[in-house]
Amino acid sequence: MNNKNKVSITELLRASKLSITDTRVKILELFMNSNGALEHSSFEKLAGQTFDRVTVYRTLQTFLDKGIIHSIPTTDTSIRYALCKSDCSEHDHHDHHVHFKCEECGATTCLEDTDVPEIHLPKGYAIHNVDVVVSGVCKQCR
Amino acid sequence: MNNKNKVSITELLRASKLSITDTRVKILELFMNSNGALEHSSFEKLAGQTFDRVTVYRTLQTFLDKGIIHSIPTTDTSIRYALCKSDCSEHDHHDHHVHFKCEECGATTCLEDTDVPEIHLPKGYAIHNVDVVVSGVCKQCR
DNA sequence: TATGATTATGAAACAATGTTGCATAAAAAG
DNA sequence: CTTTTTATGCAACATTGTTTCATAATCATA
Ligand SMILES: [Mn+2]
Ligand SMILES: [Mn+2]
Ligand SMILES: [Zn+2]
Ligand SMILES: [Zn+2]
Repeated sequence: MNNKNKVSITELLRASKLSITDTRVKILELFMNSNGALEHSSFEKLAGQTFDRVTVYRTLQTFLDKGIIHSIPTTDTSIRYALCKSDCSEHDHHDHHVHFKCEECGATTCLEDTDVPEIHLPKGYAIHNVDVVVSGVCKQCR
Repeated sequence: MNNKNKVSITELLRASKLSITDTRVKILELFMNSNGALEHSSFEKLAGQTFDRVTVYRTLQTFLDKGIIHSIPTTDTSIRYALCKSDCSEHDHHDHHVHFKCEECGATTCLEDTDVPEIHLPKGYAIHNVDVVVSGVCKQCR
């Protein structure tokens, strides 16, 4: 984690009107240093430091609310989270990209360059969000 | 539950080479009598009868393996399950339809008539499955 | 930069969800 | 009906998620 990122983390928190705390900075660092999406348990024991489970839950929820991270649906026990790259804001996410879950290595990644296609539903439905999760085998595992 | 369904449940289990037990029949009945997808906790206390949690977990896993039901990813705690309508089989699901989760009533439904669009990923990925979960407000809740 | 108001954290206690091993019960096969 | 095979229930445990409340850290401002 270089100094530039430290600064941008601080700015990110400030922009979301969140006070700057140890836990929040460390969790954001972990996100920024990670390729794929992270699950709750990844945060509990952080390099050298241990955060309380409750604090992690609350931090992730706060980040979700503020549009700093987005969640990725799964059929296993653990919800995954990833940084929002685009200009998401409180209660207004628009990370319209596809997610990929590798069945080999288990990693879940954001495919930022693959847009979610338009979905046409029968009349009567109001669409707020579309999640696309592709599973298969990733580049590295083939 | 009419007699015709009882018979078809029996046939369904037999076709999947599963022995016909109380729990399995009752859980399939619940699926057939339900509009939307069901979560694990729906099964634990079944009309008049209580099934052991472990048995329910094992039954759902068995049905998944055999291609009798499919799971629907969520970002909340509970995975949803729905009957496979088409000709799914062991380790070869192909329920290529879209799922809808209503933010008002919480119901998750299979939109059997809305196909999952083709997704084109960057080279190097092998696609095994595509899940599309749309959230918004359903017909009834608008 | 010290002070008070506000907000975040940690700890405990609890609730809900999911897993494993094993004895018994039920179903299928013969 | 008897034997073999499979499913179930129970206990014990592990993991995941929530609530409450006292304390600590952060923020605003004087
Ligand atoms: Mn993403
Ligand atoms: Mn479905
Ligand atoms: Zn992989
Ligand atoms: Zn609804």
